[in-house]
Amino acid sequence: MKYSEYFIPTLRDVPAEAELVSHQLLLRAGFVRKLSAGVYTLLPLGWRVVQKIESVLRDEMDAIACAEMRMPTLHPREMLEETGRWNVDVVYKLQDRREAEFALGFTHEEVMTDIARRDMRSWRDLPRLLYQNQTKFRDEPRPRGGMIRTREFIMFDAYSFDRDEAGMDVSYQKLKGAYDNFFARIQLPVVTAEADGGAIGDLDNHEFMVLSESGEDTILLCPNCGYAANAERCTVLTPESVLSSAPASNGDKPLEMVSTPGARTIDEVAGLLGTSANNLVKTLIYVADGTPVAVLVRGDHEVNEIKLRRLLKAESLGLADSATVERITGAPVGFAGPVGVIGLRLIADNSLLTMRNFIAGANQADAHYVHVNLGRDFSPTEYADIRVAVAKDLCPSCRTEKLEDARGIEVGHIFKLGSKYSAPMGANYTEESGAAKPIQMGSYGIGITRLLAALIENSHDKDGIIWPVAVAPFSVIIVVTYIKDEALVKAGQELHDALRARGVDVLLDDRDERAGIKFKDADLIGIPVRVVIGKGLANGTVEIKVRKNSNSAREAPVAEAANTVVALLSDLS
RNA sequence: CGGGGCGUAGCGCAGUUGGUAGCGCGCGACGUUUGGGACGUUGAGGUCGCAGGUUCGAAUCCUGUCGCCCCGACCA
Repeated sequence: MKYSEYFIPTLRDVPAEAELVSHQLLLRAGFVRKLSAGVYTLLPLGWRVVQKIESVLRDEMDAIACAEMRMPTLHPREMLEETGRWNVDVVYKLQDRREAEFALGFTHEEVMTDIARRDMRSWRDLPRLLYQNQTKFRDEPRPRGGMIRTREFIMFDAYSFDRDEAGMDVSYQKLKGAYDNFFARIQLPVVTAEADGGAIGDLDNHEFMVLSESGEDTILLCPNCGYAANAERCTVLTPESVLSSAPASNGDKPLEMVSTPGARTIDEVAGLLGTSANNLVKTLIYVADGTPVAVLVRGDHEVNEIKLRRLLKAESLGLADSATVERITGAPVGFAGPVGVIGLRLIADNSLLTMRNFIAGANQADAHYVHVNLGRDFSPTEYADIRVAVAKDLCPSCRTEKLEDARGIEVGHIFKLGSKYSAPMGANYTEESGAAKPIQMGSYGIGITRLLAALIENSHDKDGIIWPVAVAPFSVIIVVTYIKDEALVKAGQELHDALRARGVDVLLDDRDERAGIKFKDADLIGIPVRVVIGKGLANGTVEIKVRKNSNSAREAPVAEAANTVVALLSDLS
């Protein structure tokens, strides 16, 4: 491919709209252009990277006999109503001329399950693995970070269909293995973290996370045993000794009310009383399925609403509005406390068990209690793990090391679905015994377009992108330094043809530009190997350089160049 | 949806007390240059997001509206 005939609109300046490095580089290097918030065109280079990613994935799917299909983007309302997902808030809805209603596909569980219920009727049809890789549409409340969270994106989605849970577990491991291979091949380090399945499924599920400061999620990692979990999912371990023993009471100071005018937040109260947040107890009033409940956590902790929802088995859960809070506590928001709250379920986080003489709201305006103690001043209805895990918490797996935290970009999420979709949609198969049983399913998604961003966040320098060979838009760029020198042009063309003949994706920079511009662009777009045809040619050599290695430039005989490059690419893969 | 910020040439930005719009880069032409984003000459390119209003006069002041970015909520 000749650069002069291709389309790579690079930018010199950083577009003002881009904050993330990946976003800046995707725009500057001419990989994507924005059409609207969260809606992007993939330019030729961006599309090539997507295709490279897909081809590695397809290869891994072939290896486990997972078959590709193409599925509709228009999903009829009736089908989504079968699983209660027509009214999911991110669904784009539209009507046809007969006023029939459709959703733009935001995921494909239902369409897949529909195929299964039609054509997987017998135990002889199972297990089966299928996938599709298409554009999905979600009306995201807030698209962000360039390609990190968009409203229209490419998602690679595999699905497994099994007779029973044991089969589902086998399929799950198969897909997980294939994805592990995939990430290894594209040289993207990922952490496999336990995750919350959200509404997709509450069985086993894992996220593939790329550790990055720009990630949207917090991951907790154990440096000892390798355990990893999304913070929203991570269990907080409380030692048995703490759980079983009653709070000690010697040293308790007398309960005392203090004036805290205007101090509504934890920080304000702590500041006013000259103490730190971990001596405070935060009292939050939630409404679960219409019933108010009080929740207590240490001042420096956050309530984990996922855990709370599970504990309460609640369909809907949210913080009470200020009117409700005032009605229940008799005080404005910010002064709620556990002392004196009656007739309300009072759930305390386990961490309160070790707290003594703490501070809490007094249920009246501008006042807090100090020296509050469990048992004496109030008793929670129950203790439970209801807070968000944080760094320095004990690893719930090996129970010895303290967890560390990191930010992560979720590039993949795999779920055991069980019969969550097959049961309501009637996707049953006939057992050998003649009994009808719901198919046990799994779903395995990888965000392709988000991978573009994650790969760049993970691999770039001040000059631009550094693509791994497996996903680079081109493996090699040949820079002809001066195109008015026919010998240089000829040598560049010959090397280009030789590499192409050997199956190498090669870009020949034959533009009528100064060498400096070509070097800058080559670095910016991140081609892994650069060959410069220039002043060395008089001595029969060309310069070969590896993008990720700034000191790697070396001269090689022009006759050997093709061989050298092919060998180099093999080393880099 | 709440909070904050920004909409002026393709990109990055300036524009004073309101007086009819400018800089850098990029783009076209010509010449000189040619291994890390060259230089000179010259040229093209903007209903100042949109709609009202105030005013003799609005990029500038007021109201509304649309769009974009960031933080939060949300994230099937």
